[in-house]
Amino acid sequence: MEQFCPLEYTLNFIKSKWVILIIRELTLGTQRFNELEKKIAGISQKVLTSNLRFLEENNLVERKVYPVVTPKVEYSLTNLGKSLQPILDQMTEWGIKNIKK
Amino acid sequence: MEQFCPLEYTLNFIKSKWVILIIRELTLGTQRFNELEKKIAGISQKVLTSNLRFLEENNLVERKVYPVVTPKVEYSLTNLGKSLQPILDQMTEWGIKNIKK
DNA sequence: CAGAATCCTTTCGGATACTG
DNA sequence: CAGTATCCGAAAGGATTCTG
Repeated sequence: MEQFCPLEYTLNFIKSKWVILIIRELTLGTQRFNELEKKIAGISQKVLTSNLRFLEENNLVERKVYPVVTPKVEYSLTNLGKSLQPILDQMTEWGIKNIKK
Repeated sequence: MEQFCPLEYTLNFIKSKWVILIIRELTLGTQRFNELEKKIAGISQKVLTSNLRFLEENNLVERKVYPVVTPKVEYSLTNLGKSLQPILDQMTEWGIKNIKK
């Protein structure tokens, strides 16, 4: 990912609707793949997977695989991932204030 | 634009790299189409136009046409547009802090 | 359960040419 | 100067099927 300025750099991590919904969901705590899929309305398995990979690659999310019979994989925010929350909060606040209709 | 929650609503306005660069440029003050085109490195005329239209439609930017011989059009942020600045500032701050290499 | 693989549509933006 | 019009390629994401 080539970035040109800090603003663009940050945007690259939060420009996707699904990414921010995943991050927001994970601020509630560690969750399994399955839980995320159920809670994030409308997300497909493929999109969830690829976005989680992206977040993992960029150290925003940690993936923990449990070597048990039925697969169990847990996702949680890293400290870096958690540090995005003020931005999401501010975006939410702006949205509440300015949403029309 | 159908939105589902405030977070997504806000994201719709800032998810584009070009949109945030335009807004940031306009925080410096009213500017002409031509100036924006020169200052925002790499933006094409088409993209600049369409993004300005988008911003205008959503009341984030005001377009002022002067009826003179050589066309003169000025763009400026509305109060709503200006109200996005804290979010962009926070994104910039996060980028400065976490940008790698 | 947690995915991988494949196919397909939509959207964004780059390139280029033209105009009142 | 400030656009419009057209063509085109890349990338995101939806739907579906299959698997260790």
